[in-house]
Amino acid sequence: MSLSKSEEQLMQLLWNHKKAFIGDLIEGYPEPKPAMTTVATLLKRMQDKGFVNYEKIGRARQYYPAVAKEAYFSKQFNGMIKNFFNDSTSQFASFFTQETDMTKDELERLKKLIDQEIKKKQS
Amino acid sequence: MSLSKSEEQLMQLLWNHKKAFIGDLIEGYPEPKPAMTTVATLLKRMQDKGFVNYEKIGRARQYYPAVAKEAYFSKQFNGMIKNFFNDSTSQFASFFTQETDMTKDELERLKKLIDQEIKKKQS
DNA sequence: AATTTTATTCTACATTTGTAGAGTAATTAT
DNA sequence: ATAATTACTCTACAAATGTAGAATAAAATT
Repeated sequence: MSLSKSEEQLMQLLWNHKKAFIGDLIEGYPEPKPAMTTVATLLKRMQDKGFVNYEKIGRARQYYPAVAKEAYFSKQFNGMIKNFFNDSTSQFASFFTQETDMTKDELERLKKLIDQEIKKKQS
Repeated sequence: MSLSKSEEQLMQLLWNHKKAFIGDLIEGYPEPKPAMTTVATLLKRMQDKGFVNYEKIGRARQYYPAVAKEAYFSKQFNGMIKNFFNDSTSQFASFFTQETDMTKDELERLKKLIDQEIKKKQS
């Protein structure tokens, strides 16, 4: 079970807020903001799918993500690697390196990170 | 306009074949294979969306991708970078480096690629 | 020639997604 | 206290998606 486009958009808002009442989430939308009932429906569906939870604060609900952004992203990303790069992370990596729009400095920094990673694997 | 899940699955088959008759595509599916009319419907919708084209060969159609796999992937990928990493490619890169399951050797190779890329930017 | 297979179009229908009104209850501002 | 605001539930409905049968026609097979 995964999130639809507009559910994902709302999920982004929730990840940003970490905890939020429905009104806070609506404020996060650009104009034209959706009706509150629209957001309420989405939240309900997202609960059913297990991506959102809430805690009752007085009469209202404080919603929070039930799935971490990193975990969600990783899953999506790995799915793409599987489909587009034959499940080969390093095949993706070479594509990424070629196609990226990073500057020389950013690439240098990336190289350092990779070096650290290599050292870790030395163990 | 983008592809739905099952349209994307079919698109993968088409990218693999480069050119294919509907029968070839159906063979590419794992069991249980969908009905031919199902695939025909998907192909029609994909044409409407501009992702597929065909050439008439005798009575039948030889379908081919109207969008390259790389272009499609890039678009999807950049969308994710935008949403999950605040449009920062290098932020993604550091996440990727940390989370990747690549072996030491693969990382070494990646480092070389990055070096080449850095040299290119030297100009 | 008769039958089976392949491909296409048209139609159809259930499910999911996008969006929101009506109704209700609690809360806050006037 | 009265009115306005906030939040929730229920219901609804159009569009998109997943899936395929019926009808038809051409092509391949027996």
